[in-house]
Amino acid sequence: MPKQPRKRDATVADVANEARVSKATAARALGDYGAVSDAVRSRVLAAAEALGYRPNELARTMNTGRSHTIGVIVGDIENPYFGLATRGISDVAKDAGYNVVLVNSGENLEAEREAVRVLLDRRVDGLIVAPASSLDVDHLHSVNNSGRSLVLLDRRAEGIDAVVVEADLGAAAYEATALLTAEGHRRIAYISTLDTGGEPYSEALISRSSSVADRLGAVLTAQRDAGITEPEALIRLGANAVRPDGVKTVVRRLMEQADAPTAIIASDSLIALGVLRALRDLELTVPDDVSFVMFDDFEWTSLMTPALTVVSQPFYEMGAEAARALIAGIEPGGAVAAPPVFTGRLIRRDSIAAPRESRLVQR
Amino acid sequence: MPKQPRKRDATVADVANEARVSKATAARALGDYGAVSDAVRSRVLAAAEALGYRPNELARTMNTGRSHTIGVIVGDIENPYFGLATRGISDVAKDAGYNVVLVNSGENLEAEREAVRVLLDRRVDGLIVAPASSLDVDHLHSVNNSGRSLVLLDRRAEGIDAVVVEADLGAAAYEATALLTAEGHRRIAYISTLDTGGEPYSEALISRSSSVADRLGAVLTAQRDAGITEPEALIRLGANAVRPDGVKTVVRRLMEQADAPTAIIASDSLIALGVLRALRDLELTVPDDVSFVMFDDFEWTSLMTPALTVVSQPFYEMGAEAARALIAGIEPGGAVAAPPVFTGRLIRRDSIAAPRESRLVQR
DNA sequence: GTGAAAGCGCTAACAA
DNA sequence: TTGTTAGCGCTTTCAC
Repeated sequence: MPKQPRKRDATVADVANEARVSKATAARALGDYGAVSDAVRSRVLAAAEALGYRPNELARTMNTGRSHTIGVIVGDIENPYFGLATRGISDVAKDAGYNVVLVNSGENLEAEREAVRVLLDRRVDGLIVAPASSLDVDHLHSVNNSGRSLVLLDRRAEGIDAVVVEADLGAAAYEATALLTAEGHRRIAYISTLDTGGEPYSEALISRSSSVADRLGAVLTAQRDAGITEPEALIRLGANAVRPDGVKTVVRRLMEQADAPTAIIASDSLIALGVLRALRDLELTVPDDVSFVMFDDFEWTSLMTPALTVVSQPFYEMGAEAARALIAGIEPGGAVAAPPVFTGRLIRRDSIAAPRESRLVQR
Repeated sequence: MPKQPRKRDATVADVANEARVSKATAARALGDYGAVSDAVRSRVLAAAEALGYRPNELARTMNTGRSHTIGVIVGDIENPYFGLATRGISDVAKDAGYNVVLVNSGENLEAEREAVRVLLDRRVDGLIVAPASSLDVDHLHSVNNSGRSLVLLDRRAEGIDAVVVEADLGAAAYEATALLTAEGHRRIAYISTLDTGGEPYSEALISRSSSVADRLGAVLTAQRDAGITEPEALIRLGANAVRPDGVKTVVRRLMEQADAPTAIIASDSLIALGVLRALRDLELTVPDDVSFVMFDDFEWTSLMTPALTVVSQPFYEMGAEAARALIAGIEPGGAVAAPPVFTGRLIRRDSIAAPRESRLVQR
């Protein structure tokens, strides 16, 4: 490990000395503000070059109050969803001269609160947050109160003054479910994250996360519209919190129960992977034994056998838009245009078929 | 967008006033250093609470010279490899009280240089870099010279004083290739990233990236050991830079040429996805028409049909270790233990078979 | 166009 | 234990 004595780096004062001008003048030339004669400017720049001067951005921030840094709080970078969104944020931020401080909340509310605190203390100019809860939002209010900009990604939050960048998945989710009911499915399971602390499904519960509530709402409506009576019975939330083995256990129990579902909807790609693994372990085939639909479209979903029917949303573009909106809110003349409305898109592939039982009947 | 007048937040001075002590005393109580009587401390804390005081970490950093921030420069967060490693870094950093500033270099050297500059200007305490090039490393020297700690992730760099956290993939890569030759494959293609600016393969070229050179070296050696004469002929670097369609085009050309390969090795998961897509488009089947091996193990690789044979490496743990090593180098008493040696692991699944031609012969 | 001086919010000597 | 006094490196009046 390099432990050079961390030599003091050159400061404006050093450059000023070297160039034989005052600190103020040197600073003006270096920071490219105020008025400096060409002669002096080039002298200062030369001196800076010679001394290997680099501005201390922290000191700069102290005076200007602008750090050119935006904080990003996501649930889980490991999830490709956030990976792509983060990439979108980074790209836009970099182009606009902003840095990104990334914090992983692990979808944990307390960690998220702490992250907000830390980032505000670090004097970020603004924050992009994918809030773990749509209801517990005091910490988001504190962002509002600090006078800094806030953009919410993927999920809304009750009573918070902020631009929200999200995709409307309702229509696509409805459509996807309708595909299932049209094939004759009457027992459709929906498996999702969202730590419920073990509580079973309830309206109040899911309203804690707007993104969960929205897609689930559409899925339920589509089933009711198809005359299915108690679609809630086959909802399984907090699947990855189940011990042991999370999703796999949930799927196994589901498929072994009396009225096993004939179709499964997975709320995101991580859940989907767990479901597919579980089905394989149970030697159940998609779509012959179980039909399957998932949210999120990644390259591998179309390469599976069968190719998977999915609801896609434009992660990268949503991240990029969040950054754009945030920066618009930060910069003085930033026009705060409403962000475009993103919508989910149903991509039909081959993971849906008529339920086995109905096929038997038909014969 | 919340545009509260960004009200001045409370400072140490305000708290001191409110608590009727000097600034220094208040600072001591707040910063939890020096000696303060219990009575005064609680008075100060109460005042701070009342005023909603939050320390300005920037000001703190200015004095102490420590920002409790580490910079991370990766090639591409979008790549799940880096996603997982970043998660490992974040987790360890957070536990140690450090923040992570993430910058995406896009595997572009100039962007990487700029990123180093920016992060040093921001006064990060240390840097974790996955260098785009193992040879162009002046900017990494500048990190050394700044006296700040540096850890290299995934790739070495010529003459740089830094801990390197990487996985030794040589043995597993050799083994994987041997699996292929043992089945009778004599024409094995290797497809990788690494922008070569269009130059064909050469030793000098690949030495620009240690991670590419290492795995490729093992693959070539295994082939030579099996008596294959010119294994270099089927190496395709910079695949994703090919226009249009990158990897897909490369694969198509490869499979349409006279002596088409009977097996393909993909250097990472992104390349792998491209290869698989291309093969499907060409209506070529794995492993009947082409055998397939890839680097990186993700859940979906085992769910494909056939399940894919892969060389895995422990991304998350490598990221975590990089953070540990870096922080050890930053902290005063930090013991700079050599990081553990990570190794790749061959996971045999079902994407390898005897080449079609030899099977024909056997009949 | 340039310089002197006062701060930004905090920590760190040094006295008292 | 507490207060006083300097800074950290920069920007920003305000004179000249």
